[in-house]
Amino acid sequence: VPELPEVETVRRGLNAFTTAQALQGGEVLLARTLARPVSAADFLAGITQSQIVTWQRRGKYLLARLQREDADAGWLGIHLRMTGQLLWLERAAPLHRHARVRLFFPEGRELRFVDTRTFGKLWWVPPGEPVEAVVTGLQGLGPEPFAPEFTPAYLSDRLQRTRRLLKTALLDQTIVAGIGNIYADEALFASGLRPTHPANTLQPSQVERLHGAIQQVLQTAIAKGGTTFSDFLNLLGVDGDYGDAAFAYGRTGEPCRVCGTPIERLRLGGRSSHFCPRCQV
DNA sequence: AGAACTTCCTGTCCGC
DNA sequence: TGCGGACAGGAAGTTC
Repeated sequence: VPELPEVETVRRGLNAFTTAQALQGGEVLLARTLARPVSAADFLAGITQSQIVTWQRRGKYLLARLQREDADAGWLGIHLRMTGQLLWLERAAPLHRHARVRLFFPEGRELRFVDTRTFGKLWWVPPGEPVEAVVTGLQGLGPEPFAPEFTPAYLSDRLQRTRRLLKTALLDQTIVAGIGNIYADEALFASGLRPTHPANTLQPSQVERLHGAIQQVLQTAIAKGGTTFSDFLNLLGVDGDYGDAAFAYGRTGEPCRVCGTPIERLRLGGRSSHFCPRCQV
């Protein structure tokens, strides 16, 4: 499940492989993968002959700035959602069963979007239009976890304003962008706070610990190429040491790595939460 | 306005 | 062995 560290890893791979070459065209194998424009012909016409200047990341969104003949050519946006993968391979590589969109590059190379559960989305934003006007999920996104404005004071202020549970607040992309179910559980474990703790009753020291834990957990995962917890594949199809690093996520019934107490699992708003009943208060 | 609930989707796993 | 149901879950849409 790609969250901020995995998306950041993909971004770095995309910058290494896909920039400064004119897109040759593509193929849309599943029409509803396109969020905007809806028409595959319009989407492909929009990106063809454009070069990717650079890939940016905002939360879990990937955004490629496009140029055609040194002029602004809009944006290509991608959200991997649950099971989306971007693979950099030879165009002749066997077509995966769940391949959804193919983008053709020079010298027989291809950026292939593969997505089992089909929740992933692609956007093409025409030049001159604000990217957030088309990729509407960017509107209202909270600060990046490593941005200067994501401070303990900011987090405290936002948490004070909601009566929801801490776990729910961490998954709210308008509070902080990029955290999903895995890193929410891990950050809560690292800060010693239960997912069910009411967001607006934290002590300042607890907010401070949570803020630090969010940054530490994400930074560690980025340093390991986003392969720390999930079965995520990077651009070259290399996966990681799944399960090795989790303290809470997916460890229901297994002994806590700190105190040995069995990890418990709860369902909160349709999402599973894992925590140590002894280490987390 | 804020919060909760529903929906989208398919592969895997588990119990009977 | 086969089958039904639970489960995985980000974000948009709907409802209260």
